Amino acid sequence: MAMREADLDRVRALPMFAAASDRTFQSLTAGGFLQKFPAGTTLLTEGDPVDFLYVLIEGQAELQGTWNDKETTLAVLRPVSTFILAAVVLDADALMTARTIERSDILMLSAEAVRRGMEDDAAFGLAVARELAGCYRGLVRTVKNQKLRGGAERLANYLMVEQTRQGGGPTLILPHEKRVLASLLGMTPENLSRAFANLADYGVVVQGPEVTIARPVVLNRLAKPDPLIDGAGPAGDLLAGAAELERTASEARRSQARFG
Amino acid sequence: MAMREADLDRVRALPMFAAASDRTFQSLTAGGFLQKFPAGTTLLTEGDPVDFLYVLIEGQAELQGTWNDKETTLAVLRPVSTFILAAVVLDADALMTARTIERSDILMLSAEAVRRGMEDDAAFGLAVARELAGCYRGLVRTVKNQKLRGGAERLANYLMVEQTRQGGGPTLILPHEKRVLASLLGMTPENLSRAFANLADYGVVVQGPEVTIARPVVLNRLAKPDPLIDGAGPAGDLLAGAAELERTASEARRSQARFG
DNA sequence: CGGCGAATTGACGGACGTCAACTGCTGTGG
DNA sequence: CCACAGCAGTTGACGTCCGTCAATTCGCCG
Repeated sequence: MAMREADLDRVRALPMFAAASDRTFQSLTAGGFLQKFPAGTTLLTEGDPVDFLYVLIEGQAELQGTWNDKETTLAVLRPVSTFILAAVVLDADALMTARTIERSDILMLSAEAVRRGMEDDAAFGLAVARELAGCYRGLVRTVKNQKLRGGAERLANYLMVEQTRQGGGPTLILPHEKRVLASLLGMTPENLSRAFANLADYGVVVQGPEVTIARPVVLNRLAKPDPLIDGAGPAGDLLAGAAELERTASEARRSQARFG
Repeated sequence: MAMREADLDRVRALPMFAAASDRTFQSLTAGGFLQKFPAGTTLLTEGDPVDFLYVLIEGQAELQGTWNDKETTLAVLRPVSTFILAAVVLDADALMTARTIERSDILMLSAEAVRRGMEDDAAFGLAVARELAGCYRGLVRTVKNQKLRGGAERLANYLMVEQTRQGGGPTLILPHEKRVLASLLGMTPENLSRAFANLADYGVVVQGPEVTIARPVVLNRLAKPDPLIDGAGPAGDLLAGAAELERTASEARRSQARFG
């Protein structure tokens, strides 16, 4: 199955797999395989039965929903993240389409093996429950963000989150195409342009994919970030797997590594 | 703790508790208590630590989110439903405020006991994982509904779902105040009125809380209901705990009995 | 150099929120 | 028994936000 040792370790370091016994982990990876996909590949289509749990090792993938010939992006995933967990657990049809938006390395684990692992290995089952709880809470935040904030406010908060995620410097690089960002934020590309234009008054300067926040305080006054929507309090780096307060540890990892 | 036998049975019949061992179930209910609340009582406020898993036995409760002095209803619960499960599992702060909107009987189970139960009783832990997976998928549907459909379309679909939930007859009773419904659908009360007015062209007649769908086919053409948004396929009654296809069984119960 | 797609800009219309006035119901108290 | 206050719901006017369509610019790759 052609998988580098280092990649395996990165998967194992995810909270969900860290709890699994060696035996469980081996039975999962034994039946799984790592595959490389070019950008724009559809991995799984809405409504299809789900045969695998996916783990994004390298690249970027997008989860999208469709209705009436309209599409919307529900999440953009970055390594290392699992996705489609909920459908795997329930052996149900997918509610979202999964597509690569960059060349990506993706580990595919047998859904059946995951379910068996949950039954045989109580610690793994517990870890899955906690993972799903975190996913759920991520979506609650998404709904609140969507229903309570206007377009410009969503963008402002996105920028501030992304800023700290990239180290807190005044300038950040948009990690995906603007059309993808627009769909994620629930607007059209045209409207995203206008939203950026509006933020100019708040000290946001855009040059291609490079955004600099010249007056953080002013932007912050518009964005009104809220830990109950935008994520765990003290933030901090998402690098390194160092365990902290165990309560917040898995939660802090929310923006990474989870989207069921 | 003053709890009727019949109520206990109804709790035990929930998929999540049906899987628990007698011992686990007893340890949960032993430390729990049933309480009656008048309408409009706040059970739990956004941001607070969560000490209990709540089970709505009788009445109605509402989960809402707040930001910047704006409120939105994330879900309206009807018996028998558990709520705030995800926060309990992670021992995290609540992301939503819970309020009664009718006189309600609510069972409160120690969050600590629930977490211990998950660790000690693997079958219960699994059931919680499945419950959370169902909750997660419910929210995915909510986000798709919100981002992909316009106000009138959301209302049309709500009416059709509620119609089948109430037996499929041409006329249904709105189960809550219109202002609550408006907030749930992501609009203002004024706009809900107008949305109802628009649906008159599609054969929807409103008289107070009583709505009759005179031309189901026409309304259906507007609503374009989709099993990947509006719920499990063949629908069917939500009464009786009779197990069906085990895959869809827990999913079908989605609109009842779950909202973590 | 030419072409393609992403991004931007402008013009326009529709959907939605806000404010205000009005209706109808209900419960309270004189 | 009636008067009145209070609240849910409705309706209208108005402004804003946002989506759509079209034209243009920019950058990248062939």
